[in-house]
Amino acid sequence: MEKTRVVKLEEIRTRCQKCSLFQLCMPMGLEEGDLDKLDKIIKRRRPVEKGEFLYRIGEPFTAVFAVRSGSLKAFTTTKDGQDQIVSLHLPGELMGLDAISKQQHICSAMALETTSVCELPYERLEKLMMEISGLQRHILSLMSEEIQHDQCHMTVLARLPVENRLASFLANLSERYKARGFSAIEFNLSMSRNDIANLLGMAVETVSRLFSQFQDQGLLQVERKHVKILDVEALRALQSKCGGQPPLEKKSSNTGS
Amino acid sequence: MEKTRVVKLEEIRTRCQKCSLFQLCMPMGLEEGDLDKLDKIIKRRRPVEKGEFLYRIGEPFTAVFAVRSGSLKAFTTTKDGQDQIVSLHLPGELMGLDAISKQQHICSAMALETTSVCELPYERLEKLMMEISGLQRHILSLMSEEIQHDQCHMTVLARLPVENRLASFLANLSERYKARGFSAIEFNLSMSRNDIANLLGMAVETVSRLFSQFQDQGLLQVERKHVKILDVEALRALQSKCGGQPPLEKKSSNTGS
DNA sequence: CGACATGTTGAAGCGGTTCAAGTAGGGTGG
DNA sequence: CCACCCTACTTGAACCGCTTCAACATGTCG
Repeated sequence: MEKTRVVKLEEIRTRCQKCSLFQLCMPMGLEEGDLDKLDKIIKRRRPVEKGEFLYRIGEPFTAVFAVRSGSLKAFTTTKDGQDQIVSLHLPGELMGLDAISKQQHICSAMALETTSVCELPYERLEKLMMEISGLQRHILSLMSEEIQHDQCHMTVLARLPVENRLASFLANLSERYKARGFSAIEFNLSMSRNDIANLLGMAVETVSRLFSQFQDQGLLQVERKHVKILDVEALRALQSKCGGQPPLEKKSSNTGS
Repeated sequence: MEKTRVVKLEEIRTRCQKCSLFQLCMPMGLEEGDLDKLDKIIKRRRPVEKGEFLYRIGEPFTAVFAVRSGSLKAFTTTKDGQDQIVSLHLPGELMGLDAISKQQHICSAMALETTSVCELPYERLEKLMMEISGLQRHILSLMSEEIQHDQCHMTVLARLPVENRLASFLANLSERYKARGFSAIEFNLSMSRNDIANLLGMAVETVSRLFSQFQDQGLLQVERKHVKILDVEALRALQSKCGGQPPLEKKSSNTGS
C-alpha cells in the first residue's frame, strides 16, 4: 500500500511553481534554481483524515507543514487535560514553526476534514534558508505574521463581548477565503460549534444563540456549517480590527504606569 | 549633547560578551569572530523614560531592540482607540520582531520605568543571520518562543476565571525574575493595576480585589507595587500551565469536528 | 431503524463589570 | 516644608452578560 503510494508521490511531487497556492505559501521572488532546491526537499504525505493528528503536542519537531487542502485546528492541552484551540489553518498556510525553540511541538494539530499537506523537513529547510536569503526572509515573515495573528486574537479575547468575537471570527474567515480565491460571502465552517466556542473562549450554547441572533438580524444565513453572509458591512462593524491607525500624538498625559 | 553621548557610547558599546544578560539574549554557541560581528552592529540609545515610546504602532520597522534594564509594555491600539496590552518585556528580551512581515510596527512599545535598550538595525541583522547559522537559529527560536508565549496567554484569557489569570501572571513574573537572577518571591510590579487589568482582560477593580483576596488568604503580601509571595505552591496550583503533558492515546472518540 | 453526537432553545444562577464613594501617594507650587 | 491636586488604588453594592443546567431537535453512522 505504501509502495504504490510512494511512486505516485514521486510524480505528484508537485513542483511548487505549479501549485495554485504557491503565491500564498511562498510569495517572494525566488530564483528559478531556488525553487528547484525547495521542490527537492518537499515531501508529500497521504492525506490526513478528519480527526487524525498531523502531530501531537510534545512530539519531536522534525518538519513544518504547508496545508494544501482541507483545514486543521492547532490546540494546546492544559495540565488539567482541557484543550484550548489557538488557531485554524487553511490552505496555503504553514504549521509547526512554533516548535522551533523547544524542538518539540507545543500544539497538537488535528484535521477538521480530509486534509492534504506538504511536509518540509526542518533541518533541510534551515540549511536552505542559509543559502537563499529570500527564503529566510519569507519564513521570518510568516512567523511574524503568526505573532500578529495571535496578538489580534488575544485582543479579541480580552476586550470584546461574545457578539463581536464571533463577528471577528467570521469576518476573518471571509477575508481568508477571499484571499484563496473562494467566495468571501458564502463558505463552509470547517469547525464545529464546539470548536468555535473553544477558540473564542465562550460556551457552545452562546455560539448557537449568536448564530440565531445574527440570522434574525439579517446579518447572515446559517444552516449547520454552511454560512452565507448577507450584510458584510454590519459584520465588519461588529468586528474589531487590531492595529488600527497610529494613535494621534498625545502629550505626556499617558504615563504608562 | 549627542556628540558627547556618541563618544561615550563608543566605549560603552558593551561587547555582548560582557553583558550580564548575554546568556538570555544570545544563548547559543557563537564563535568568537561572530560575537565581534554582532557587537559591531549593536547601537546603544539614551534610556527611554517612563511613559516614553520606544516605537509606535505603524512606524516603519528599522530595528529590533534588546532590553538591558527596566521594562516595557507592548500594546496594540484598536480602531476604536482602545489599547490592548499584549506583552510585558523584561531585561534580556528582544522586542520588535513582530514587525518583520509588514515592515512596520504592529504594536507600540512604552517604557514602564526608565529603561535602557540595545538597538539592532534589522537590515544588518538580517545579513548577519545569513552568515552566522547560529544567529539565524537563535532569532527563529526567539520568535517561536514569542508565539508560544502568546498561545499561552490566549489560553489564559479564553479559559481561566480572573483569579487564575492573576495567579498565572504572578507565577510567570516570578519565574522570569528568577531566570534573571532576581528573587522569585519578592519583586516590584512595573505595571500599574490598570495595565495588569488590561493585559489580563478584566476590570481594574477586580485586580484590586484579587490582590486583597490573595493577601487575606495568606498567598502573598502586596503593598502598591511591591509583591512578596508567601505561598508559592498555592499560587502555582492556581496557575494554568499551557502545554501540559501529551494527551493519553485516545481512540477515535475525538473526531475534531 | 436505533443510538449517539451535534446543535438549538429556554430559564436560572453567578462571576465579574460597572457605578459610586472614599483613601492614599507623589508631585508641584506657594 | 506643607497645602494642594491629581492620579492610582481600594472597597462596597447593584446590575447584567454569559454560563450552566436542562430538555429537546436534528443529523449521522453503524
